[in-house]
Amino acid sequence: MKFEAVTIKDIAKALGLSTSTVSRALRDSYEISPETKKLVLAYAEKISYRPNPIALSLKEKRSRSIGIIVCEIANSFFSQIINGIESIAYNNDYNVIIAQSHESYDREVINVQYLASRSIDGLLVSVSSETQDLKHLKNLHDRGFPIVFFDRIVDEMDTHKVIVDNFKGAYDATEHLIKSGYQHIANIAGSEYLSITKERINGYQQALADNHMPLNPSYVQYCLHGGMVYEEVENSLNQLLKLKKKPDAILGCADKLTTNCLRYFKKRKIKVPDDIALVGFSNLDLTDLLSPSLTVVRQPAFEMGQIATDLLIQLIESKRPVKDFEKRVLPPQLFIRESSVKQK
Amino acid sequence: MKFEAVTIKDIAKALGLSTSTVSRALRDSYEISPETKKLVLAYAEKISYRPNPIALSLKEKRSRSIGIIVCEIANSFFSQIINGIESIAYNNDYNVIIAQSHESYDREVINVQYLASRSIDGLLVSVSSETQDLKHLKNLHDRGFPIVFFDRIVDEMDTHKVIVDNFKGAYDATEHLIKSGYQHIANIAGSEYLSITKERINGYQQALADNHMPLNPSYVQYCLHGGMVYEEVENSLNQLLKLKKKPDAILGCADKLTTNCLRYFKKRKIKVPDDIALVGFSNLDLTDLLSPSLTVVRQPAFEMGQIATDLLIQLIESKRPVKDFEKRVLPPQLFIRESSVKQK
DNA sequence: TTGTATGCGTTATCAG
DNA sequence: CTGATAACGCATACAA
Repeated sequence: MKFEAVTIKDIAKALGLSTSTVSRALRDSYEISPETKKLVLAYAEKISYRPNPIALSLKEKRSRSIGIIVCEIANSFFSQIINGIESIAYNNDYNVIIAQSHESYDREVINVQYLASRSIDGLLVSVSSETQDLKHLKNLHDRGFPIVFFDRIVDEMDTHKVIVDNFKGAYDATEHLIKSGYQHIANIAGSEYLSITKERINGYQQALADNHMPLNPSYVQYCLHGGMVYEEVENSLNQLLKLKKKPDAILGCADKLTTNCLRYFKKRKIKVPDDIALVGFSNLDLTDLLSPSLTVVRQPAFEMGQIATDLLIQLIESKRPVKDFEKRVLPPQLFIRESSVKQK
Repeated sequence: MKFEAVTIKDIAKALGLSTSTVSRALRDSYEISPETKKLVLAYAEKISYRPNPIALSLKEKRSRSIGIIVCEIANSFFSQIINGIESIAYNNDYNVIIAQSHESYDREVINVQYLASRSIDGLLVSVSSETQDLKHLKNLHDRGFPIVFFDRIVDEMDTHKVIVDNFKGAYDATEHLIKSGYQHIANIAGSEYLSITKERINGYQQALADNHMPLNPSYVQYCLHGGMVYEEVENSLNQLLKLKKKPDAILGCADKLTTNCLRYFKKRKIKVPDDIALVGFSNLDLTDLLSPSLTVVRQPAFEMGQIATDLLIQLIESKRPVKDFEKRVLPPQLFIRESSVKQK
C-alpha cells in the first residue's frame, strides 16, 4: 500500500470541472461563481485535499522554508535561538530546516550546499568554530541568495548580521571580577577563528587596560571546539594552573567552556570561588543549580533568533532595498550572584 | 537582484545539446559518449550546477526528507535522539525537518498536517504530553503514510515503535532506593496521558509490591507538562511534603522533573539526600555537576533515534513487508552514585 | 464564468 | 549515441 495523495485533478474529475476552475475556486478567485466555489470547497474538504507544497515550490520558485546552520542544537544558547527563529518563521508561514555542523567545517559546507540547492529560500548562519574559508557562503551570496548571520558572524560578507554585544559582555564580567578584588584574571576563550571570540577577548583586555592591570598573554587560552570537548578545557586549565603566577579568577567565554571549567574544578576539588573565581557566558536555565557561585553573562538568544529571521524574511521578500545592510547589536546581561566572588 | 539558479536547460543551451542528453550525461548514463559526458560534466562543474531537489521531488513523488515531531529540542534527551536520527538519515541521503510541539496538542496537529502535506516521506513522532486524540496521525497512517513512534508511543496505532524499557528503569531506580533503606518513596510523574508515564509508574509500583511495601496513591503526583513548567513540580512537591507521612525519597520520572525537584529543594534549603533522597530519569550531560547526590536512570537516546530512523527508512523504501511491525525495547541504565543515598 | 494550454526542472519513453 | 515529448501538481495567461 502506497501513500497516494489527492490532487486538484481528482477533484476536477469527480466534479466534472477543469483543473483551472478547481484551482481558482480553491484560491477563492473572484472569477468563479459562488456555487462552483461552494461545490469545490465542500468536496475538497470532504476528501481532505491538501495542496502539494512541492508542486507549488516548483511553480513559484520558492519553498517557503528557511535553513538554519548552527553548530549544535544540544546547546541551550542555540536551542533558544532556534525557538526565536521558529516563532517568527511560523508567523510568516515559513518552514524551518535545521542543520548542525557539529563544529566541523566540512559538515558545514555539505549542509550549506544541500540546503541551498533551492530547497530553501534563505539561510540563517552561525558558522562553525573551524570555519575560515567562506567560499561556500560567498558563492551563494554573490548570486543573490539571502543570507543572514547571527552570533558567529563573518566580516568579509556584506549582509544583515545580528549579534550580541560580546565586547560589553566580556568587559562587564571582567570588570565585575576586578571590582571584587581579583588581580589575575584568565580567559578561557573559544575558537580563535570566531568573531565572538575576538570580541570577547577585546572586551576582557579593555577592561583590564581601563583598570590599569597588566595583560598577560598566557592568561588567554583558546579552545578550538568551544568546549564541546572536555579535554580542550582540561588542557587549557592545566596550562593556566601551572603558571608561576596562577590566576585567581577565570572568565569562561562560552556556555560549554564555563560548565567544563566547573567540571574540572569539581574533579580536582578546587573550590569556587575560594580557590579560584569563575564568571562565564551561559544561557543554561540550570545555572542556579550548577553552582552557588556562578555569575553569568546571559545573551538574549530568543530575541536574536527573532530579529535575524525577521531580517531574512524581509530580504527574501525584498521588502527593503538590498543595499542597506544592518548590523544589529543586542545587549547581554550580567547576572551577578554575590557568592560568585570572595569578598577580599 | 534575485537569486536565479542554473538549470539543466542552461547547460543544454550553452553546449548546444538537448536537455535529455545533459540529464543523461550528468547521471553518467551508458548511452552517452565519453566526450559529451566530459564536456557536460566540466561545464556543470564550472557553473556549479546543482540539481533542483524540488523538481526531483515532484517527479519522483518523494522528497527524501523525513519529519520529526518532538516536544522540545531544548531537552537533552530529545536533542540526543535527534542526533541519532540525523546520523542515520544523513547516511541514507535523507534530509530531516524538525518540528516542536512545545507540549501543545494543537501545535502538534498543525505541525503534523503541515509536514505531512507531502513535503516529507515519513514521520518520526513522540507525542506531546497533552495528546489524547490521535486522528491527525491515524488519518495519515490509514492512508499508508509511514510513521514510526519513539519514546512516547501510542497503543492504538499499528506501526513500528521504539521505546526504552521504562518499567525496568523505574523498577531499578525504586529498588535501589528500597535497598538503601528508604521506606516512603514518592513519585513525581509526567503527564498521565503518556505511555512512558504509565510504564514508569507500573515499574515503581511493582518494585514496591515485590518488596512488600505499601502503595500509597497520594505518593504519586502527575505533572501534565512533564516539568517544563517549574510551578507544576512545585505544586506536586508541596502536596507531597504536607502529607502526614512525608516521603523520605523521590523518584523523578523525567529530565525536567528531576532538575526541577533539585531546584525546589535548593530554594527551600532541603538537603539531598539527608532530608530527602532523589533519584531520577535524566539524560543531561551535566548531572555530575548538578548535585553530588544524583543517581540517574539514563536512556540510550542516540541509539533510539538511530533505530527509529532505520525502521522508518525501511518503511519508506518498503524493504520489509508492511505487516510485521516491530516494537523495539532498549535497556535503560541506572547510574548509581553512592552519595545519592543516606546510609541507613 | 469556465476551459485550454503552458511552464516550473527533471527524468523516462520513445524515436531517430 | 542523441533529441523530442510527456509527465509530476499547480497556477495563470489566454481563449471562449
